[in-house]
Amino acid sequence: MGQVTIQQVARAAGVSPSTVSNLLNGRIERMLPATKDRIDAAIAELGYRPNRAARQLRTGRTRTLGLVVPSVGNPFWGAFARELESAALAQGYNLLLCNSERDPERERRYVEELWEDGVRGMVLCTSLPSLAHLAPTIERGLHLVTFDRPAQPDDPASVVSISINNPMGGYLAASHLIELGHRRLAFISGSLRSVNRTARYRGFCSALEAAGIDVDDMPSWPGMDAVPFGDVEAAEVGRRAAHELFSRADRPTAVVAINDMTALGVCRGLRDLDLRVGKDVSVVGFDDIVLADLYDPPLTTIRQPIAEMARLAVEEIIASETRSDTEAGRSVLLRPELVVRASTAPPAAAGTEAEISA
Amino acid sequence: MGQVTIQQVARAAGVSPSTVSNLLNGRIERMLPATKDRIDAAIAELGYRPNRAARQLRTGRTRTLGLVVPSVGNPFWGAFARELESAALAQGYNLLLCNSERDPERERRYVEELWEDGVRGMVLCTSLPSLAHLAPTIERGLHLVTFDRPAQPDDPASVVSISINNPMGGYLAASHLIELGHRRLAFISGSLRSVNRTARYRGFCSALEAAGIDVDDMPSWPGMDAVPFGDVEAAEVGRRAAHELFSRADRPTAVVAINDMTALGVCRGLRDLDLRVGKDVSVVGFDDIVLADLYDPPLTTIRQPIAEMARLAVEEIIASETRSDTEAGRSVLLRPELVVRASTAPPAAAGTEAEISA
DNA sequence: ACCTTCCGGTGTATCGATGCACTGACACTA
DNA sequence: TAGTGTCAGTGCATCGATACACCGGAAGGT
Repeated sequence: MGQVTIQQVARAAGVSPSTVSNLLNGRIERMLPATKDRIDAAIAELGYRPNRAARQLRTGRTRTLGLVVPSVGNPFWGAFARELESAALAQGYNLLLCNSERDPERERRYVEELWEDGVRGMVLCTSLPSLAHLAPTIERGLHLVTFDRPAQPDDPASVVSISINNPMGGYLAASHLIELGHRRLAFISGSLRSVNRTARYRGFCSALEAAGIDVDDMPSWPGMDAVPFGDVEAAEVGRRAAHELFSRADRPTAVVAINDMTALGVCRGLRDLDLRVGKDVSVVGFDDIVLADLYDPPLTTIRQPIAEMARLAVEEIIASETRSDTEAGRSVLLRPELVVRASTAPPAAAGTEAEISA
Repeated sequence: MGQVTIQQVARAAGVSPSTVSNLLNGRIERMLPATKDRIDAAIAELGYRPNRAARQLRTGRTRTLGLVVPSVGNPFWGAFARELESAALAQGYNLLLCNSERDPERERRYVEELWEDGVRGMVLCTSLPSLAHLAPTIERGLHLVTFDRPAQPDDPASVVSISINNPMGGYLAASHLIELGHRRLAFISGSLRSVNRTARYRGFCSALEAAGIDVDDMPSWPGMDAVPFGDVEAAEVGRRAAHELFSRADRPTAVVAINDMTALGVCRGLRDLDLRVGKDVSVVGFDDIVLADLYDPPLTTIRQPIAEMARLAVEEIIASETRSDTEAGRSVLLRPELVVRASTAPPAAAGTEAEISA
């Protein structure tokens, strides 16, 4: 099929394949500038491109990174995938994308498949507390960066984790509402069985405590532990939670949602009940997806600096591929940022009532 | 690094590597059942997985498909990428994802890079009228499926195209509004220099003509041709268009947007002007992304059956890899579907005025 | 008894790039 | 002049799986 090989280039340039290979791999100090020019010319003329399979077979390496996200159907992960691809491209790496659909088994399968494809560096967006299912592959030399999941005590030592400071994010969201005068706050999320979700919730709670509000008095949504969280379903979770929480007598005046998709679902649910977001009820999201700003009303939210995180993730992987395996991984925590828009406001008149009854 | 090879398996099973290879490639009729069992046992015991690079070097094939989308940051493409991955996975293929950012040069680079990676089947989501920049690779044997871009007369013969019937979509959107009583309709889009966009616009126009409305009398947005369209920018385009179109005297009573992101931008722009979507102005989007239903008001839109399209795309690629190269590609056109929600309604009182002045 | 066919395999060249071990030519040094 | 170094390359085994030519033995036909 007209494959141009390194031998043909060598012949055209009047050198041996080894010398071409040396050039290809940056060892240009091993040849005269004139030789280099001849080889460059031959490469250009023949339109030669190295065969990756052969290269990989020989070296065991690939210029490909793996990315496992819950689902690119979710705008947050889609945006992150895009940023990560840009960052990888900038370093000369390709990106192999996988959607785990938050299924640990599928996650494990993908990681192993990527490994077999020769991918040695991967970014894993998981919130599972344990990485035990990946331990065998990590031991074989996988360089893993987890995203949106702070390091855990029993993680393998080489794992790098990149995440925002989730407790701080939860804290920022709740204290913003408290400063506006809210005293009855609800936290809405699907299952909390994930590291970052519990972290956000912890931050939420500590803001309440700092303001002298008893967390146990807050209206809570019983379905929180039961509902399996997916990404397309995130909005549905928010909607159902809103329906249930706001048709009760002790309803809150403000809500912190686990992410923007859930927040949008909450807004939808509130609208179903003829409650106005940003007037009757305040809502804070998390992530700052593009749609947060487009929504009506524009959503107050906690921004994650995804471009910076993506860049960091790629750099960490590349660094970890060059440094020795024995070196321990790091854990990078970035600052979340409160973005105030129109979905939050001081509590309405009804809020005052609730405050008295509290 | 502890790679288990076919030789080790062969040794363990007491056969030659060739026989193991035969088993691996489904040629089990060339061995005794007992031999097959011994090999299977050896594979299981050693945890052997074939080395892809070696396999690919030898055969030139890969079980990987390429997907080039404008940007997974756009929820529509994110959702499509997810569906395509599922479809590929179901057929035992992996997916290599690339974001072209609608840059033809980047698109070409990616296609060639995928080709060099051994990827022989790709789904390309482009709206460029010409595929000339990919012709060399297609001639070398690339199996290309274009998505969201109907076949063009001078496309290479082997190209398969999968798309909805875009003119019909535009027609459905416009006639829905006409049936509601609207007579002043605007079509909002970024640059129309793309096949499917002009197709949607043509459908829009023919619905007007069928109703005896003169397209040239319709308020149009001068920036339509000038603004470069991106995906994150789509919403911004809609917003700016709304600002300009609706601060004029001959403003329309209804809008058809080129896609949902633009439609959401339009809604945002209308809100800036204190116009109520679904009351003062009707808006129809295109795609039916998840957020269309979550928005306030929920967006009337033209749905694309992405799951079915993704499945079809994968099947076409796999089919085209097995059938001879000389066979011509097909063009599949699916039916779009009008999904009526709350962003459209009969024209308000102001609409009647406009009708009189027309 | 001889030839053919089929079965159940095996031996080996091959895919293309890599990198180590090596070499010939030359320069410098003691 | 022998000894030591450096420069600018070259030769070749190698990675793991595959395909194809080949082969011994048994069965079947005449």
